[in-house]
Amino acid sequence: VRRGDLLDAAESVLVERGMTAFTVDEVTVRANVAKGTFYLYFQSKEDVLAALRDRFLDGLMATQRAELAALPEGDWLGRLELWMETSIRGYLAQIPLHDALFMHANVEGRGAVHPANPHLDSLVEILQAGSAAGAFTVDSPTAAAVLLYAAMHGATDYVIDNPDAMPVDELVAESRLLCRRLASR
Amino acid sequence: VRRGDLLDAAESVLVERGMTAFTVDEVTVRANVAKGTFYLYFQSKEDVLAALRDRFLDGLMATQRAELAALPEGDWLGRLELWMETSIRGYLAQIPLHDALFMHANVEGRGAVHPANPHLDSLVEILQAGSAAGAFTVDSPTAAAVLLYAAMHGATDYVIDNPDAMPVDELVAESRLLCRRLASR
DNA sequence: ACCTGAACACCGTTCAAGT
DNA sequence: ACCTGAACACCGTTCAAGT
Repeated sequence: VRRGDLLDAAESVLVERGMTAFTVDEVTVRANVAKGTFYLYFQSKEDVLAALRDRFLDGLMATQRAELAALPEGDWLGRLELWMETSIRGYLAQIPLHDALFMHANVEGRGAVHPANPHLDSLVEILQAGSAAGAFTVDSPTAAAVLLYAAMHGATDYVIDNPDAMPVDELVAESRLLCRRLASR
Repeated sequence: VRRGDLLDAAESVLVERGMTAFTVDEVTVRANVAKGTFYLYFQSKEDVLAALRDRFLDGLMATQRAELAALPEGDWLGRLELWMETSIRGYLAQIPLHDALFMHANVEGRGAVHPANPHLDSLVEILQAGSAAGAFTVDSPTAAAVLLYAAMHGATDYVIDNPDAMPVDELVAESRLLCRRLASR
């Protein structure tokens, strides 16, 4: 209830003002509560940022699951390509939030590739299942997934920072090529 | 002179105490100067962090250039593989510094893939020259470079965070496989 | 010309008091 | 039980005074 208001206020502050201007004071003012109330619902400033990241990824993955489910049963290459493309486009669809959440990730012990990252896990599953089915030729599905995930995330950050130097479509096309090279022939 | 002392002090604070404990006060105490002296040589706290990043990358690239120069003239695949491997191992050789500098990169407007990044540029050059020579089959050497760079950097961060879940050698082997798939056949 | 360190401004967090 | 907001602690940055 009140927690949801604070989360919404935090997201709007982050999107409109950016990470530098993201203060607990600003969040509570926008949620119409006293500064101290914030600490009844969140342990710290980092805590609310982590909650925002979780909410962002949950939404992205829900969309992604629906799109992946529409593909034919054994189309592993299609799954891999779709995972890459919807991830990139999903991040780019919410640049300000993604930017604030992941680019200036001033959170202790968390890089772009989070230790416990369900989004990464979903890519691992595709690569493991696809390999077992003989669709991919990789030595380590996990290592390949980490590489592809990092490629996706980092390259997306790059495009966000350099929209003129690198069109999204060019990046997506090259990521498709990369995926096709993992396919068994 | 004095600037170098402050840089060294900043690096030792960062490596020994981490980003959270990294305060201008701590740096100046360790360099045996007054707090205000810091601002005679650096514009801000972010400024000294950027200087440390530059120094770190300069050292890595110097080593890398030497190793690459030892390869036969037209061995583009070897160059690509070596670039990936020496980058990963070079980062891992200085985990505490790399970790503090790039993982919790709480710097405005800078992700793992920096807008003006000479390290990335060196990979772009390899891919462009190799493509021109017919060694690689890629649509966009730049996009492929951004993807490979992001894969390398992000996957390295992952290994740093999860040393038990993913051995370095497994990651390097898979990165070699990825490189070989870019080779023309 | 270079250095000092007290002072200022800002912000995350706490807690005694209120309803 | 939940909320308030003044107070505290900490740290980046500045600047008048010193050598």
